[in-house]
Amino acid sequence: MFQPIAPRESAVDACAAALRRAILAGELEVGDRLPAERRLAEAFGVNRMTLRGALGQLAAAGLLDVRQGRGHAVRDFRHEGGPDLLPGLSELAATPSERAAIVDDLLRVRRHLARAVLEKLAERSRVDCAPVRRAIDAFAEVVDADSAAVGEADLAVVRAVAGATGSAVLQLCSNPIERAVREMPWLRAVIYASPEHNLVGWRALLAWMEGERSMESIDRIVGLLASRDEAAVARVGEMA
Amino acid sequence: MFQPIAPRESAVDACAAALRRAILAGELEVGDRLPAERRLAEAFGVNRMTLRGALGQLAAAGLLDVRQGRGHAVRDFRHEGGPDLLPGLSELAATPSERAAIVDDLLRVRRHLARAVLEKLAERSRVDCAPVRRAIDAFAEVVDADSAAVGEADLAVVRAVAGATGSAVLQLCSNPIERAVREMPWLRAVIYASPEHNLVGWRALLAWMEGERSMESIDRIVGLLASRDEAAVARVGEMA
DNA sequence: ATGGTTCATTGGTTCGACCAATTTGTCAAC
DNA sequence: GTTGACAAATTGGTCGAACCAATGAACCAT
Repeated sequence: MFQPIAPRESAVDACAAALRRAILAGELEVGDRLPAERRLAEAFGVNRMTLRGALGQLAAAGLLDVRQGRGHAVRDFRHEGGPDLLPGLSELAATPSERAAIVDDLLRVRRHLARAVLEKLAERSRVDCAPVRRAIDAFAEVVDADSAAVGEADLAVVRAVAGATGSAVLQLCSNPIERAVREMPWLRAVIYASPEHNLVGWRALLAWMEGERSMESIDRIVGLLASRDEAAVARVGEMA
Repeated sequence: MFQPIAPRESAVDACAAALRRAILAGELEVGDRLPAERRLAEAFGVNRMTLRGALGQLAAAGLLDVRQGRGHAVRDFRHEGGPDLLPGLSELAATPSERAAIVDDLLRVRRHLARAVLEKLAERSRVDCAPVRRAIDAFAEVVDADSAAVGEADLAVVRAVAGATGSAVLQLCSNPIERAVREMPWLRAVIYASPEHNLVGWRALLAWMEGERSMESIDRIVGLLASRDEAAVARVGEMA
């Protein structure tokens, strides 16, 4: 019924968001130098230390090239940025077709990553399916609840499947993708439009995991995911 | 002959690296609360503002859950972290077999991401191959130079291919993977052990891009990548 | 043209202070 | 015993000012 309230955004995060948006929107050309910290802090109406927190975040994300005595230079986020930029980028997408293109590509990556996970599972002789089964059962419990609960349960399933590979690499690579998917509210709405449909997909995957996990049958599972994603992309196109 | 010297690591980055290492090494349990900022700053021998810069980076990366009045809690990096953690994680891998496993999985993800890129290229009716051709020609020029130049030219080719898709999503998703690969010195050495072998792979890809780009032929190109990666993994295993 | 010097600019770090959210302890009221 | 109100301690968030250190441009002597 009640959900934890989100803590107010700090001044540091607000400054970081403003700068990030300006970079993603192309208002700052690649190679451009930001105003000096003292001036920029004054422009934002915050202390220089507060602004430095924001600049530090962008620099750590690879969006800024900062060197003492020279200033902060804008780097090419298409070369240095990660998928965590996609939510912000999608908010700048004006037309539904642009959004649909983003969704199409993001789900495509997600699907191919899933293929990597399945391939890894197929190579392993023994796989612990119990956590996955538990997560899917929990998903079935909340299939009629609000979309927030559905999304949470779905994420738990994804994590369980990734964890079943026993590979930290596959988990770490899928985390930013999953987070990007879930930080786009309209995409989440589309993906969980009919949770019971997601459930049958999960059950098919579980059956595959508990079976012989042959390489040849991977295509069939991925095909299921592809049709699911295709429907989601179509729904985004209809949102207009 | 001469290469630009790397700027000295700042105190903020040093603190961030120390904290990150402690988290990755499991010295801090998930849910544990870090010492208060004032105490931690004293322990590191830096000012509280400096330490806050480091904590802000880790929090922005999702490794810490920070709330006013409560402190900094360690989150599960397997659930929240990204592929940018892999270099640090690989340095903690003691045995060669552990490293080989990381390489195997990382190159697997990279390969499947490449498949996504090829699939996207195959769907596009017209693809601008000129930048890719230029990048590959530049790669051929430095094939006998030092490994740093080879790596740089190789990255340029990867970026050109990703850029040819016209999809920001595919670029952003591949960036962290490529960066992770290149931030592991021993992995870089293995990948560019015989640059002329990489070159023939690139030329095959270019020929495919300039051809009809059929979906069926994607398997052949990915197969080339798979054999290339398999050799790299074998080399890592031999490093002992 | 070359190399050295000076100097303004800019980021990096430090210190001290205060504000704000959270937790904990205390105690009165029921 | 439970509840609620309240105060105190703890902790992160912000601020202001000062100084250190790297950079680059201007200038000058050779």
